[in-house]
Amino acid sequence: MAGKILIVDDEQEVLSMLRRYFLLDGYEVITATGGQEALQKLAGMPDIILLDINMPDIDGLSLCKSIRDFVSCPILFLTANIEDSDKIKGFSVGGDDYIVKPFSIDELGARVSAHLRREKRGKHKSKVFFDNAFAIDYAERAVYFNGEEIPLLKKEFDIIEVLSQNPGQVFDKERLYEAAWGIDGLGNNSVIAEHIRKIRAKFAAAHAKQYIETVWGVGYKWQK
Amino acid sequence: MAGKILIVDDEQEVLSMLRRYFLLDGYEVITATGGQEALQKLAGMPDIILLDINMPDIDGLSLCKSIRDFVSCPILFLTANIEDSDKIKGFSVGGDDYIVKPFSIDELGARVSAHLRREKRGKHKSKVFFDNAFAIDYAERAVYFNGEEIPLLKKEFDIIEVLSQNPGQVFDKERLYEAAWGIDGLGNNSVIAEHIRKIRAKFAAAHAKQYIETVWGVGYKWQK
DNA sequence: GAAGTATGTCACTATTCATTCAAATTCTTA
DNA sequence: TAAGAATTTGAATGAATAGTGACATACTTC
Repeated sequence: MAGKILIVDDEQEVLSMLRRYFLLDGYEVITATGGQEALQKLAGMPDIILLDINMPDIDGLSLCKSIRDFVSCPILFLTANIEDSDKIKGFSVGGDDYIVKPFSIDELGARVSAHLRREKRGKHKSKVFFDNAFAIDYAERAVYFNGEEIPLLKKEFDIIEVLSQNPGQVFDKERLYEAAWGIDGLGNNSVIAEHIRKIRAKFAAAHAKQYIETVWGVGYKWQK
Repeated sequence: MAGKILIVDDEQEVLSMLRRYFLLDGYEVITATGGQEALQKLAGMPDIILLDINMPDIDGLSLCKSIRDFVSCPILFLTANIEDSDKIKGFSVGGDDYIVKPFSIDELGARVSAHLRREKRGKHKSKVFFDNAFAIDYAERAVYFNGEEIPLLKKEFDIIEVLSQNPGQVFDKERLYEAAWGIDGLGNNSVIAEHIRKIRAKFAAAHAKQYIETVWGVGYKWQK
């Protein structure tokens, strides 16, 4: 899940266009056609908000101001024209970013994901101990057993990352593939099996506990 | 405590927005709504000052000029429009940076913390030894091996700075670009690769250890 | 405990990504 | 503003890693 995005715009066309785009990118999308509706939809705890400035009931700037105290996620303004950007100047820095229409949808996508990445980075503490001896440092992309690093290749770490961040949760092969490879559509089942095998071999060589457990007929999980 | 920040702006909205943001980031925040008040608040010995240029009583530039002699901390200007930024260039009042509205609040935050980091570095010891022979002096922006300086170009040092200040941490190319270039959005990956190559060539020529390690499929990291 | 299905193993091939070099562009500074 | 320096780009190369398919082994159910 890329994240939950709340899009507020009074134009249905813009709204549905953006919805489609972000859905395809794997976001959960919530929409609102005006300020009032947006206020209600906030209950959904979005990770990021896209806010049109020109709206009939409440304009985006006021809305931003009034929710700022209890909403900490990034807020990106969509401004329809240059005059709006003047407004912003006067009003100044309520939001986290501004994008002037017409914008490239890909640029918008890039900025959204940049903001979410930054957000996530701040919250995430990087080194996690799973027991006295075994730790994973996600920033370093390294796995340690008794202080010794177990060297892993990229995909091996990708898999461990997904599993270990959801201990106990069973990933069937398709989900695991999607999570670690970033794309769905898994052709050959043994791709994953092969990597799992290599991981286990390395863990065994290091005398570390085998955290990856086979759930027969389903997939794999990280032992709690 | 991240530091003490004095924010001077005549617009209450801007002020409260910035206060909230920097409080969340762990700063101690002092605010002033005009030049006169700012002069009094200086007694609080801020570590950094954000100064709006357009203010009714004293404009930011004059204020900066008049306090520069007894205030050594960094001063960042907030300018509402482009003409102001020209003024600043010509004026040369001793400011350390200026940011043109509308700006992304994160960008402002990044610049503030960059200035403070630089400041801190200047006051404390700036030369760090990574082993007996290898040292980096961040204030001088110089790298030494066995007492000999390894001459580096600006961008080369920028990269080394980011990596070496987070040893062990893997930077993917986007993050590295963002950190060293100060902006996100990276089209062509080979910019970084090329600089890394040159750094390595210089290190090799000096017979120094290759501290920059490639993390295949991800990015680079500084060896601990 | 035999049959059937899911997973594990291995050697090999394909692919991806980092590096390199040369050349173009941008930035500095005199 | 021109010369020189620094940075960026693009294409070719090769090494590191990922994927494949055939076979072996293990688990499950009847």
